Amino acid sequence: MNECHKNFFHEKGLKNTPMRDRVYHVLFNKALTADDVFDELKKENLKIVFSTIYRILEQFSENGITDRLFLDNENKTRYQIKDDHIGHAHQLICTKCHQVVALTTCPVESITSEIQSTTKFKIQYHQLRFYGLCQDCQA
Amino acid sequence: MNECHKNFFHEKGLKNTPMRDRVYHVLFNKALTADDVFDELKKENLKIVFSTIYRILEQFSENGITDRLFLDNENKTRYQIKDDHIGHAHQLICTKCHQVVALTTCPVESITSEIQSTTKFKIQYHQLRFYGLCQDCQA
DNA sequence: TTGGTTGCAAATCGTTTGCATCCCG
DNA sequence: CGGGATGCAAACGATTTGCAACCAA
Repeated sequence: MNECHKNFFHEKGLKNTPMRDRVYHVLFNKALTADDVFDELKKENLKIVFSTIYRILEQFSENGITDRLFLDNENKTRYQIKDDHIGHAHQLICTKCHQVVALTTCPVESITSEIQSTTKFKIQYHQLRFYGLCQDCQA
Repeated sequence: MNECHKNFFHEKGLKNTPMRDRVYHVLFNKALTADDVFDELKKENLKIVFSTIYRILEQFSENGITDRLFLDNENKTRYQIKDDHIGHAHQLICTKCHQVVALTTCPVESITSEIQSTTKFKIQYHQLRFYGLCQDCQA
């Protein structure tokens, strides 16, 4: 867990409040819904309401601290800490606990231009997701 | 546009009603939201309500006639006619008009086992999406 | 001090459901 | 005729917003 998020906050003009701090921490390594975040903070006995959670998550997303993620057949938003190095276009998501692992391999770049010329689409970006069970959830 | 959907309907025990027929037709080739479908049917001067649209779209999805699609940063469901041959795990989506093209190439299978052994995840499935502008929307 | 942050309550949006009526088979 | 299909209105769950009190800088 990195501890430099307080700098992120400061850079973005966001005050360093306890709520923001906790929301940031519970999002580490997992793609959580607002509801999940609420439950996590409740476990820590924090007084928190949904509007605050949603506002924090929206600010995070606006400021590039988190990404929004919509999984198929789940009509609610998941949020995850953004990995600047990979941009989370390629990820491995546990279908049970929603742990997210960023992937470094991209077997896709190579066929992009081929698809472009075949389909006449002007490709802007792509997204590759693997879904499966993480080691813990296989048990 | 194929015209054999009336057989689909019959096979699935769905009655062949005008509403169902029109919903099926407006979904051709595009991933639309319930709202989009509503607008399209309104253009045809049909009397239609959202509950009917949602019920039809749900039946379509239950019966494998359509797939549900959730795009990131868009918190509503899109529906598209399912392409049985490819299962729509690999698609090309126009970010403007939401036309969807199924892809036949899959450069991903080959690295699945590698990812599996590196990450210890048991991979269940993957999803590959290219986003861009279709030829018409580039103008 | 002061503008950003939070709690609270109400509003909004996408979607679902109950019920009476309608119509395909 | 009978059961599925539709319209209408109300309910629902996720998310957003207005407003007053609050607190980090």
